[in-house]
Formats: sequence, C-alpha cells, structure tokens
Amino acid sequence: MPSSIEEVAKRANVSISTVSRVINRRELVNEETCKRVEAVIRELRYRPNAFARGLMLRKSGIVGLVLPDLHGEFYSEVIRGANLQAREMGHNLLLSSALPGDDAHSWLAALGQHALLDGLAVMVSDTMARGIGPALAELQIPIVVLDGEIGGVEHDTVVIDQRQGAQAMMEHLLEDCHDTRVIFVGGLETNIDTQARYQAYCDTLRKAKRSLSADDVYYLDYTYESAYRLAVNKINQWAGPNHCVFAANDEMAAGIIAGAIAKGVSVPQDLAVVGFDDTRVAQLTKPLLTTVRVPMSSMGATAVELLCRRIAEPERSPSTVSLPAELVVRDSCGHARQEK
Amino acid sequence: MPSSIEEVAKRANVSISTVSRVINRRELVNEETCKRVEAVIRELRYRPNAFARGLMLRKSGIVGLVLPDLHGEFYSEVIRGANLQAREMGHNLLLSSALPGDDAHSWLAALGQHALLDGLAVMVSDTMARGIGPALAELQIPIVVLDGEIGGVEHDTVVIDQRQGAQAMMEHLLEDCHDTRVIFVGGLETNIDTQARYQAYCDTLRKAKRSLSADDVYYLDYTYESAYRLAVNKINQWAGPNHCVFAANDEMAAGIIAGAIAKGVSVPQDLAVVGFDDTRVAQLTKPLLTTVRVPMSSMGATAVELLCRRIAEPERSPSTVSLPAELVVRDSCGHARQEK
DNA sequence: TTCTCGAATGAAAGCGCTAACATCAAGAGT
DNA sequence: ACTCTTGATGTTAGCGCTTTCATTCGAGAA
Repeated sequence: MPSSIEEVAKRANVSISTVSRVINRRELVNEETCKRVEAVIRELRYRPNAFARGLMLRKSGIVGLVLPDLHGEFYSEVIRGANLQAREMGHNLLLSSALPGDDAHSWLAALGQHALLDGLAVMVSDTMARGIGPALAELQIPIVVLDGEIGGVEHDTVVIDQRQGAQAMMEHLLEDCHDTRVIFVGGLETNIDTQARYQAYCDTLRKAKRSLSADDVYYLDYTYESAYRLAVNKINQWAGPNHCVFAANDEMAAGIIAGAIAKGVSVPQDLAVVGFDDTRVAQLTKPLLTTVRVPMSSMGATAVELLCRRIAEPERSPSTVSLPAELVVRDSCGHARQEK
Repeated sequence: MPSSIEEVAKRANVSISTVSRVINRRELVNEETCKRVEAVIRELRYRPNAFARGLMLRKSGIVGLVLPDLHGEFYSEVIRGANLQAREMGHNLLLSSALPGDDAHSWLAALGQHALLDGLAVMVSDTMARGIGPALAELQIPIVVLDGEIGGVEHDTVVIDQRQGAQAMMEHLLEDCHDTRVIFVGGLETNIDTQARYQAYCDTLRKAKRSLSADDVYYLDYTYESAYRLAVNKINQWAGPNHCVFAANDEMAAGIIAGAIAKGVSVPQDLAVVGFDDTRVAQLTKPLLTTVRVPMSSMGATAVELLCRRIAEPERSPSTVSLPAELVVRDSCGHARQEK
C-alpha cells in the first residue's frame, strides 16, 4: 500500500497542507521545513495519488491520440511525433485505434466512458467522419483533428498541404518537356488524400495546357499488389518517351516499378514513376523513388502541441496549421541530374 | 461543467447510491427505477468522473506500454497488437518511448510521478536494462517484460523463441547439402537478439558437424546501408555454389541482396541470402526473401493479456510465455520448390 | 503599549465517487 | 401476534488530495 500525504505529514511533523505546498508551491514554505519534508518523501517513497490530485485539479496530464488504424509506417510516424511532443510538454499519450468493424460510437466508448483525458487528437477514416462530431463534442475536452475537418465540434486542425506538394511534383514532371504524358494512379476514389492529389494533377495539367484524358486515371487501393497487377496489364500502353506514372503513394509506385521491370520496361528510361509519402519503400526501390515527403511525424507533434496549448488556454480561437509537403527528387523520374 | 452523480440523483428523485448502483450493479435496483435513472443520465449527458471513481476503485483501466524506440515496423506491430488486446480486455493503452539520451530514471519519471497506471509492459534496450529493476519495483504495479529479463522486480515475461526460429532456418539451409557455407551477419554484438541468433547459428553448424570460421561472422548495426556496403566489399569472397548469407534481420538481408546484384552476383543462384523478422521489406526484395517470422504483434497482445490477467489476480505466480518464430520460405534461399 | 502586517503554518471544506451499513415495508414462517 | 427474511433504497464514511480561510508569532510602526 503506497503511503499517503498524511503519513508524510505525520512523519515530518507538519500538516498535510504544508506537504502539499512543498510539492506544488515550494516558494510558500520555509526552506528548512521544505528540506525536512522532502527527506521524508524520499524515505517513504511517497508519490502523490493521481486520482485524488486529478479530482481537485481536473487534469490528468494525459492526451489521447486516436487513429483509424495502426498499420503501416504512416501511423507509426504520427505516433512517434506525437509521443515526442507529448513528453516535451510534460504530458502522456494514450493511444487508441479503430478496430475492424468499429463504428464511431463503440470507438469512442472504448476510450473510456469516464473522462480522464485532458484532450484528444483524432484522425478519422473517410467512412467514419460522418456523425462523429457531436459524439466528440460530448467529451467536453479540447479536440484536434488531423488531416481533415469534422462538423459539430469546435476543434483545432492540422493538415498537410498535399495539394501544393502534388503540384510541385506535377510541375517537376512537366518541367522541361512539353509533350509529357502523366498517368495518375490513385487510392480509393472516395479517399480524401487521393482526391487532393488528383485535383492537383488536373489543375497542373490544365494550367500547363496539356490534354487531360480519363484513360490516364486509375483508382486502386493503395497496395503494392494491386499496382503491380495494373502495371503488368497496362505497361504496353504506358511505356514511351516522356511518359510517367504518378502514383498516389509509394507502395503503389513500388508495385508499378516492379511490374514494369517484370515486363522488361526499364524505369526511368522507358517510363518514369513517382510516388507520394516518402516512406521507407521509396529508398528500397530500384531506381530510388522520386516522391513527395509528407511530414507525418510533424503532424503528430503539431497535433499534440496544439492540444496542449489549448488545454492551457481554453479560450483561444480555433486555429488550423498547415504543414508543407516537400518534393524529393531521386532517380525514378529521370530528372535527378538536372535537379542536383 | 459536467454534471455529477448528485445532480442525476436529485433529478431522478433517488439517492446517489442508487445512481451508483444503476451504473455498477444494475441487478441490485428495481427495473423501473433503473429506467428512470438511465433516462436522466442520458438527458444530463452524465459521465462518471474517472478520478473520483479511480480514487475508490484504485483502478484506471489504463495500462502502459514502454518501448525503447518508436521507429520501424517492429515497434509499430507491437503497439498494434497491444492496442487490440487492450481494447479486447476493456483497457486503454498509454504509450511511451525512450528519448535519445534518456536514462532509466527520466524515462520512468515521464510516465508520470503519479501512479495512474494499472500495470506496465516494458521493453528495454540492452543499454538501459541495468538498474531499471528497482525503479520499476517502486511503481508498485504489475510489470510485464517483453523480450528480456529484468532483475530486481517480480514480473511476467513474454519472449520470442528466436533460438528455435534461427535453428529452423539454419537446418533449412543445411538441409540437402553437405558442403553449404553459411555466413552470419548480425546486428550489434552486444544485442541480445543477435546473440540468440548467433548461438543458434553456431549450435546448428556444430550439430551438423560443419566447420565454423570466425571469418564468416560479421557484426553490423541492423541497417540496410551498412549491409549493402559490406556486401559490395565482400561479395567476391562470398559468392559460390551453396554459399549463403544469414542476416540477423530483413533490412540487412535486403541490403546484401542489393549489394550482390550491384556487383553482378545473382541471388539465389550465386549466393543465397536469408533474413529474419519477416517485415515488409521481405516482400519487396527481388527475389522475395526467405526469413523467419517474428510475431511482434502477438508479443504486444500477449504482454497486455498477461498484464490484465495479473491485474485481476495479483497473487498469481509470475509466468513466462514463449512465442514461436516461424520459418518462412520464399525465393532468396533457392529452396522454394522443395518446400512447397 | 497597542496595532498592524506578513510570513509560516494549520484546520477543514470539499472534489465525485463507492461501499459498508442502516432503514423500512411487505410478505413468510411459527 | 411475533420475529425473520428479503428486496429496494437511503445515509454516511471515507478515498487522498488542493485550497481557502483562520491562526500564530515576531517585527516594526504608531
């Protein structure tokens, strides 16, 4: 049984309020008394009870991070950034993710009926975003939304400016060649990220006055395998001078490269391929993948930072932070030399 | 300001104990009263205060997971397994990792002076294991250690039987050939996993009465790059019929394959290469990597399961669960056909 | 001397909950 | 008619802390 503040007080011959002061507001108590109390604290290995303390302070020092899934480097990086930042700010991180088949409600219920959290950072999948707002609002704690927008709650937001990243990529591809053909391979058509990337694809093409063919747009499911299969099938129609595939993530780009190579088409000579995200795979393909770096870990960190800031000052007006995505030119686009 | 149990009681014309009973032990209260109280609870959006509750119950429903780092698929999988299991068991997961330059103490301090956690699963790096036992013991909560052993605390343990996995791999390599030469490429020599894998390497070689040369053993740092460089340098000495490199993880195996290919040595014809862990890379190399599947996510799940079990029954005697590692035969060892 | 002020400390009121114990009415057993 | 159960509910004592307010005491001011 851990010792309580009362035992410390008794042992040190002071009242419990003095002990409390030593812990929370040292400056209010006489130096000598302080020393004595601290000695007893060490001796008894006393640690304040977090529940009792939370009951008074209405703070736990814990912020929640909720992700739609825990698979992949993507989420892993968000978590990493969030964890680092949380520690930096003297908070702890409670992690939770959706289970397959979870709806918004069971999902939040799992986070604990009981409100222990000081704040919550959420990233929701497209399918779950609807209707979750009010549920979040009931939590009555500061909310930060990652990479999206949720109606029905006031919240801060941190997004990644993929639009501009994708645009930079497109411009890079079109740069010194007026007859480049770019094929777009997205994830699910409903996916918000895919949509943003596709938008940028269209816009840039239009701006450069290139033709835009529906035949050059494909939607897959973000997996290596699906992209590999697609590439194997379509490679004959794709390969050609100044032809290029813009995949909406690195996994698919890697699949396409593998598919091309399997069919004897060499990258980037016969077909350029670029990806998105700059995950580990981008450095394992051959040739190395030109891609757009998406600062996932910064996103996690920023989310926690915003959260803690708002916890400290609940009255701030909601803000949105936009993180830039950066073009990373490697070898798979065939332009490396010109860039470096 | 969220409403308290008292307001619910008043509104429903019952005492607070009745409300409490409705929440915790429904069966003790009259069906009709129950209904009435529940209606008020919904109306007021009442949610029990976790601090007050914890103060009585001495339980938060939160278990901690502490990892040495958050980089890589490895940890990501552990987290995933742990998270799933935690939800399964009605608990939440608090995540924390060591920062570069952390010592055992600052590390634990960050977890909260205050004891909110019901239990803690820890995985420590080799360098930090020393002296952390007593610190953990002070926490006064159930401890589960992942992939290791810590002195100075009573704890449950979950380990992966890499020894047997590595052995299976070695036996597979030596199987139908009495003059196979196996080169071992480990991570840091001090690393416990590398040691286990090396032991199995030696044992199997000895058992098969093969010679064991110190020239065939290298220690790197688990990275792709270091392995790539090593391969480029040594490939001439390595390549040969029935020669094989046993890398202590997939990353290095991938690096070695890349290095070999860069030097015009084809895998597995001129040199077989196998890895360990069965991470994502193992399916991105060409040829696909033969490796040993290490059930990271089961490890996380088992850790949480043990933890929750012990929280429920603190008096159980400490147990150790060993998870099997499984040989996964793909193409890089050149034996695929025989296996399938 | 008397008053005031400030520094150091103590006493005690909760924070919102659970659980042990008390109460009470209504029917059962004798 | 009486005790004894039994089911439903109320009363209340904490759980371990923070914080407000009260107290004490000595120094300096009037």
